[in-house]
This record gives sequence, structure tokens and C-alpha cells, in this order.
Amino acid sequence: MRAIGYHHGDLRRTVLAAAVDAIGESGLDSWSLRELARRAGVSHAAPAHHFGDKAGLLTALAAEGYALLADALAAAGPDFLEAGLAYVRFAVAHPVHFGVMFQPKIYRADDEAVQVARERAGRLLRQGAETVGSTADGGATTARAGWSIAHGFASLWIAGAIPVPPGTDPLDAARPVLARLLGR
Amino acid sequence: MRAIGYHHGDLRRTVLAAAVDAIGESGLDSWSLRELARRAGVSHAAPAHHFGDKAGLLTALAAEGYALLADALAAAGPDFLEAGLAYVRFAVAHPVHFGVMFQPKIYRADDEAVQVARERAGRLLRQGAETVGSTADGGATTARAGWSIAHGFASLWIAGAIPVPPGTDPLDAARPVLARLLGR
DNA sequence: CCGAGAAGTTGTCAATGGCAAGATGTATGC
DNA sequence: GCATACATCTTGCCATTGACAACTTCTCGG
Repeated sequence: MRAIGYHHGDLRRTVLAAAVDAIGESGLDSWSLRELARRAGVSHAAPAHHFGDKAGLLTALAAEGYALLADALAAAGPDFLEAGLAYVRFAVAHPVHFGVMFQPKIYRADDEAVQVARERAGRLLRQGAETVGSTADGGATTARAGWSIAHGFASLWIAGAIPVPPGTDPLDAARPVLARLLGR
Repeated sequence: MRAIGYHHGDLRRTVLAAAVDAIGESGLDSWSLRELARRAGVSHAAPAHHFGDKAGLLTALAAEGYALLADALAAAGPDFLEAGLAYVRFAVAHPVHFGVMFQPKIYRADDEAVQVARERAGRLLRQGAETVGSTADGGATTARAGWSIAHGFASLWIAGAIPVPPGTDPLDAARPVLARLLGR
């Protein structure tokens, strides 16, 4: 784990972080592998060694995102409101990962690391949604409703589509919205 | 409105349609203005005349998307369930527009045509969400919950994240999910 | 200590975005 | 009828990019 020299030592993580920065700044269509290489201080072809091509890098981002989401859900516990807030917290904290994860066309969704992490997150997600209560059709509808409202709020928040006073905490805004799915 | 010749006659719409096709096939990062020009049978620089650059084309797509959404909401009427289903129907029918609209970083969100169409859609959206019932805080929370659940379901459906039997109608899947927000 | 392989570099090529300058068609005023 | 302004489209061009191939440097296990 050297810091400099011929071998960077931690290029994979450095490039991933640079990608998150670059995509976070100007969106998903105006970033280049060569720019990431420059930010990391390595030659233009170095990233290809770790990711192959652009889709490979996005695949790694998606896998990392699903793993982070699963961690967040696991820490939040099975209660729906807590799980929903954890979902929103993750999305707001990692908007680039979140955005990539749900655009399967731009990465290799059948990648093994992605599938493993996605299934782990999926299990925790269902578990959280089931605590809403109703189990009419095995809880499928309830689970989808819970996932939908959390995912929708997170997406709209990230897109800046929800008008709020400056400085508003996204979780404070999310809580009453998610609670609306429970009773009244 | 000639079909062929030096002047294409309807290049703007042709290129927009080609963009929808291309983005729909391989996602938001692997499409090129030149490819659209080839599909439309014009020279590589012709699209630039109508859209300026890639962001300009995406801006036009977003504006068209908001206009289509507003039309769909207006036709559906103010009832929440109907408005929500119209929202999902629009997103599933125009996934590329939908995807672009909510990624403000990749186009010029301050474009006048975009703002006008977005505000029209926003008014109809609030109107639809208000019929859910509760008006505790002026209906803001209810409106956000309704928008969130419809937006979330549509996003997840488009992403292929909701597992269903092949051939399932997205609206049949959406209806019970949206209804869960009303009573039980 | 040495051989295999991982990590990184240099070089190259077709393709792209964007710009400039020119060609072609259309519309408007007189 | 016609000349002139303008929108539309083309051609030509250049820096940048993604991807690949061949090569160099470092690390690590036996």
C-alpha cells in the first residue's frame, strides 16, 4: 500500500472516488476515463487495468452502491420507518452510486459482485417493508409500496424536484412522507 | 414539410426520435450526435443546428417529456389514483424522456421551454395529489407522498427492479401499490 | 533468487463533439 | 419578377476520447 511510485498502490479505489466526483459534478454523460486517470495522477490507460472499460467502472460503482445500501439497511434494523429513512439517507449521501445502480443499461447488471450485493440489499429491503403490517398477498404489494415511496422520495430529492427551504434536512422531509404510508 | 432534398424538412423531430431510440437501446452514455445524424440520413453537423450540442438535445427531450407528462395528467383528471396511474403510464411509455427529465445535471434545466412545461406538469401534479384527502400541513406532505410513490414505482419498474411474471401490465401492478397510500 | 504475473506506461487508431466556413434552399420586401 | 436576408444543411478540421497492443516496472511465492 505505497502512496507513490510506479505502482500507485490503491488505484482502484482512487479512480472510483474520482469517478464519483466527476459524475457528481457534471452528470453521467460528460466524464472520461482519461480525466479520471489525470485526477489520479496516472497514465491514461491505467484505469483500464482495473475496470476494463467504462461499463466496467460503472459496474464496480453499482456493486459498491448495493453493498453500501445493504450495510445501511442492516444497520437500520427491520422497522419500516427506520429502513425507509436509511434508504433515503444512503441515496442522499451517495447520489452517484444511487443513480448508476438503477440504470442497468449502462453497466453489466449480470456481474457477479453486483448480483450478490443486490440480492443482499433486496433481502433486507423486503424484510423492512414487511413490518408495515398488511400481509394480504404475502406482503408483496406492501413491500413494493414501501420501496416505491422511499425510492421515489430519494430520487425526487436528488433531482432537486422537491421544493423546500434552504438547509432543510432531507430526513426531516422524508419522515412524514414515509409515515403517510403507515396509518394517518 | 418536404420529405427529402437538401432541406430535410423535419429534422428536429426526426433527430429527437432517433435520440429516443438510441438512448433506449444502450443507455444515456453511449450515444452520439453523429450516430443520430446517420440514422436521419443527414450530415454529421446538421443536428447541431437545431440543438447546439448534446446538452441542447437533452434539453429539448426534457421539455418534450414535461409537456407529454402534463398532457397525460390533464387527461387523467384530478383523482389521485387516476393521476398516479397516468404518471406511471407516461413513464413506462416514455422511459427515455422520464429518465432525462429527472437528471437536471445533464441538460439545461433553466431553459425556458423546460420551465414552462415543468410548471404546468407541477400544477396538475399537486392538484392530483390533493385529492388524497388529508390537508394537515396544507397538503404538502400528502402531495409529496403521492408523487413519491408514483415516481418510485415508475422508476423501479423501468429499471426492471420489480420482479413480476412476464407479460404483466405495469398498470395492473401499480394500481394496488398506489391504493395502499389511500386507506387499506 | 528467479520466474510468473500484477500494475502501469507508451503508442496508436478510429470515432466523437464542437467549431468555422461554405453551399443550398426558402421567404420576405420591393 | 427579383434581389436580398435568413434558415438549413454540408464539408473540412482539430483536440479529445475509448479501446487495444506491446512494452516496462514492480511484487510475491516457491
